[in-house]
Amino acid sequence: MSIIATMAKHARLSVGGAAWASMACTRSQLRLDLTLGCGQTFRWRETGDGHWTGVMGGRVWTLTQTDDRLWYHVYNNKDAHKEVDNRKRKADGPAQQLNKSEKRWKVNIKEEEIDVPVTVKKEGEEEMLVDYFQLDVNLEELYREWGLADPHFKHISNIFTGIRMLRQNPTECLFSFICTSNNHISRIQGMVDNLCRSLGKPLCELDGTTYYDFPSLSAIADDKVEALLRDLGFGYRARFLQQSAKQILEQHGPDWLQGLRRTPYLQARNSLRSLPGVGLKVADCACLMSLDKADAVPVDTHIWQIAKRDYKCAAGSTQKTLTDKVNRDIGDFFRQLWGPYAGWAQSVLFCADLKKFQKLKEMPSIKLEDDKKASLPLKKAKLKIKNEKLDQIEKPTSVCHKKAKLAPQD
DNA sequence: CGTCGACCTCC
DNA sequence: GAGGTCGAC
Repeated sequence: MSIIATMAKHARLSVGGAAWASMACTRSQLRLDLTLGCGQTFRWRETGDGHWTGVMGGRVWTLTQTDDRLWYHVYNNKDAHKEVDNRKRKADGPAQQLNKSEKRWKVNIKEEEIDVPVTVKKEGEEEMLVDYFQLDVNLEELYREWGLADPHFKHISNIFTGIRMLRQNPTECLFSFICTSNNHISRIQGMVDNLCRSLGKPLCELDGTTYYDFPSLSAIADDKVEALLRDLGFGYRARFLQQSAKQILEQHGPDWLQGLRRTPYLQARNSLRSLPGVGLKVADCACLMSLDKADAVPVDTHIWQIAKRDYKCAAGSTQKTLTDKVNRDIGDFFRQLWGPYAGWAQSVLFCADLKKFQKLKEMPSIKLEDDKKASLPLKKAKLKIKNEKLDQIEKPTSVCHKKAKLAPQD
C-alpha cells in the first residue's frame, strides 16, 4: 500500500467522500471568513474555497457554511488510531461512517445540487461548536441594538455581518496575545504556529500539513523554553511566555485561568496584569475572547484611531501615547455607547478596518440584493421606522463627553 | 499621571 | 514601524 493511498486530505463539502454533519446557522448569525480571519484567533486557515481548518477542543476541524447551515467535519487524531481496529485506519479520509448511515443531504453549492453524505451526529460535537461560537447569543439582535445606538456602526454593519466573538480556550488565547505586542498579524500567526509545532501535541496530518494542539502551561513553563523560542524568532516575548506560564503554575495552579471565567471583569483583568508581558490590551483580549467578559474592550492604537476619527472621541485626544488612562477612557466610552456586549461590537469595527477586508466595501450591489430578498412587507415597515428613528439620534460625538457610570476601577 | 526609551525581528 | 509592556523620571 502506497503512502499516498493512506494520506488524509482536507475534507471538502462539494467533492464528496468525507462525511459531514451540519446545524442550522445563517450567515447573519455567523460569517466564518470574518469571524475566523479578523485576528481574534490565529489558529484557522482557509484550506479550500470557504473551507476553514483549525484546532479546537483538542480536535482538528474543517468548517464551511451554506446560506442557512454550518457544516463541520472532525478528523480522527493520530493517537485514536492505536485504539481502533485496522478497518478504520483509513478513516481520516473518506467514508468512515457511510456504511452505518446511508443518509445524504441535498445541498446547493453555486447553483449546483450536491449530494453530501451525512455522518451520524456524534455526541458533543455540535455542542462544542455552539460553545466555541457562542451560538446561543443572538447576534442579529445585538447588531440591531448597536445600530440603533450608533449610526456609524449601522453603516459599517451593512457589509460586515456575522462577526461574533469566539469563546476560546483561555490558555491559548492569553499566550497567543502575549505574542502580539509590537507585531503584525501575519508574523503572529507564524509565531503561534511555531509555538504549537515545537511544544504542542501532534493531532493529525492533512495534505502534508501537521496540526498540533496548543501547548499546555507546563510545556511552556519549562526552563528551556525561553532559549528555544528565542531561536524561533520570538524576541523578547520568549521570556514573557515562559515566565507567565511558570508564574501561573507556581502561584495559582493549572485551573486558574479557566476559573477567571467566574471572576468579575475588572478583577479578572487585574489578576492577568500581574503576569509578565500582560498589560491592559492583552488582558482585555483574554477577558473578551476567552473569559466571558463581553464588555471588555481591548484598546490598541488602531481602536484609538477609530475612536478619534469616526467618533470624535475626546478621550486621549491631547495625549501623545496610548496610556493606561486613555485606554480605560476609550473602553468606557464604547461601553457606554454599545452596552454590555461592547467588546463584541468593537470587533466588528476592528474587522471592518483591516486592510485585507477593504475589498468588501467596494461591492455595494451584494448588500442591495440581500435587502431585496429580505424585504417582506412586514420587515420593510419595521426597517423604515428604524431609519426614521435613526435620524433623530444624536451623533456619538456628544455622548462622548458624558461621564461613564461604571463602577470605579478597582 | 504623562512621556520616553528599550525590548526582538521582520518587512 | 508593527494590533504592547515595563521601568525610570
